[in-house]
Amino acid sequence: MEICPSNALPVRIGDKWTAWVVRLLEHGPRRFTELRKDMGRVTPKVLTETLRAMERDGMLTRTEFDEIPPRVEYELTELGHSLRALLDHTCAWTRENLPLIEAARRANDEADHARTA
Amino acid sequence: MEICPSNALPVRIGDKWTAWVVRLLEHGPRRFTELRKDMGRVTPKVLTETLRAMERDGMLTRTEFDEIPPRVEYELTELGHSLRALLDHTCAWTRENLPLIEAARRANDEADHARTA
DNA sequence: ATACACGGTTACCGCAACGAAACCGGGGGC
DNA sequence: GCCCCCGGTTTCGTTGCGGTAACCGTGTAT
Repeated sequence: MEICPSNALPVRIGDKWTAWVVRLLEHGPRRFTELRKDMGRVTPKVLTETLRAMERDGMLTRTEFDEIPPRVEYELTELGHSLRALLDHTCAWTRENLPLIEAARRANDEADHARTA
Repeated sequence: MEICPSNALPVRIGDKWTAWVVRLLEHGPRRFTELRKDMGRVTPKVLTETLRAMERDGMLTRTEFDEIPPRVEYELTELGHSLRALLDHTCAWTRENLPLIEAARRANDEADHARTA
């Protein structure tokens, strides 16, 4: 259920969950509970915060339907969709370079251990 | 002395100063004090942290010269240089879309005020 | 003796992000 | 009466990023 390896490293778009939301909405609107289920462990509080921030910035729209049980749909705006290309570049870069970063980390860790020992 | 408008909004590469360092190093190695002067208000502590993290991830190298006064040069590795393209995309996206984001924020703020009043 | 240059380190602190757990209201089903 | 659904809210606590201010060692210049 990984959206992109970018979650593991120093390159990030927006805050922790924004990119994930963009990915989940890129093929059409979805509702709160669907998003919640499809994202790793997000608490409703944090998901609400993320969605409200994105709405405020014009990345998505929030639509309430007068139904029982309640239904609320989140849908990317054009601005939100425009993030996809950027996200693609980021993911591509990460897929190419994450191994190098991890190798560098391992090498530096070893050097540190050698110095400490 | 702005590197890219990305500092003002929810799209960011790495932590607060990483992109800036990449920009300052893209045309060759520089030393600690030079970086410090050219970046907005960075404290030495935070700059050290940023540089150490980037070094650990293989983005740049740190070279000490045995001179008086001390000289230390930071230089991008190939991995560090590969960030430039990503940075360019991010800056381009931001330049194109920041006005839209700001417009959305203003619109939402007005709506909030109207509701509160 | 004092000050300055370089490249930092150390101790402390505030804020925002993130998370865990409980709770809410309006309805429906058993 | 009880629990479930949905879409949240509320409270509390933790973590981590970033910032402030002071200090450090080594050497050189005045």
